[in-house]
Amino acid sequence: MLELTAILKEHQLKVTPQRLSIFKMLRNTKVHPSAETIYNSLREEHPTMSLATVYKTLDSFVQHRLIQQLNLGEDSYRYDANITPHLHIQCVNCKEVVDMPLLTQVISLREEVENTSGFKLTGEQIYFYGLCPTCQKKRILIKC
Amino acid sequence: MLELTAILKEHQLKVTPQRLSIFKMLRNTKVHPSAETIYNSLREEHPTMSLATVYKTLDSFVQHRLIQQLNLGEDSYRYDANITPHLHIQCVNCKEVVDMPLLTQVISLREEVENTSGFKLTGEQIYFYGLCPTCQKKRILIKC
DNA sequence: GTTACTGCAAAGCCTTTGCAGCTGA
DNA sequence: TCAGCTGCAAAGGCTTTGCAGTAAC
Repeated sequence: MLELTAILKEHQLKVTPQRLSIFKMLRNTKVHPSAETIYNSLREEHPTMSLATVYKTLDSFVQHRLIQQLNLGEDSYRYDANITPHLHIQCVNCKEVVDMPLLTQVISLREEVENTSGFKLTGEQIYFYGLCPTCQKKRILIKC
Repeated sequence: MLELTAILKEHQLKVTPQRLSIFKMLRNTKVHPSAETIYNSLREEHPTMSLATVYKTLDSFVQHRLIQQLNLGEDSYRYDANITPHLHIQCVNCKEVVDMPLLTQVISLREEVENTSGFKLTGEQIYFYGLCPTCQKKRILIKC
């Protein structure tokens, strides 16, 4: 908790209860929530907090590289406090998103992309889609 | 041109002038345009065509796997008639998007992700971001 | 003749913005 | 104190929807 405060201060961000709650919530979850989900899960703790504050806070955190924004092709963004290099896998059925560390293949892929394209790379977003183990057990048919 | 008609018919899609134009335009460009861009570039040819028709057509094509929708983290989607497996690289400065065939590293990455995660994978989206050769020559500073 | 598509307008939805008031440092 | 944050409401921007008319087959 104190650690979170220190991180925000390091980035010259004012430490407000709302920000701390959002930051703490994101660092303690693995579900990669949307702004709406974060807002709803914190309504009990902060009944007067507005959705706009959640958006502004998330945007501020993204700017300061404290969290990252995920674009999974859904209606809304998701947010992830894991900022170590990693890729995401989403279940096409239950929509769960799991992390996976960037494997050695990604490092060499990145190098080859850089060499072949001539781009000077600064980042990447890698998303895999499929059926998670749980949904496989439920024998759910993949529609596509 | 006849080929395009045949492809649409194969998919039980009615062949209308609007659809043919959109399909043709997408298959003859490398810029990965947005719906708005497609709409504007076809206004001269189809002055009465509405943006809603463009969206409906694109959605229909995506459903039938004739094109793919790209999510680059911009305000709007982009569309790509190249449906062979490939990854995308976007210039963080000029926003240009280029294709690159899926390299061998991706195949082995995919296998390892499948084995490690237990997911049964059905697809992936891989985006790299960086500075394209042209913008590098312009000595543009990367802000992030 | 059916079925499906087009075009227009309106609505939907996520996200951003403006601004007054408040609060953390 | 005072820059910066919060909260409310409204606006913005992309995309979807409803529906009547029209075109493809």
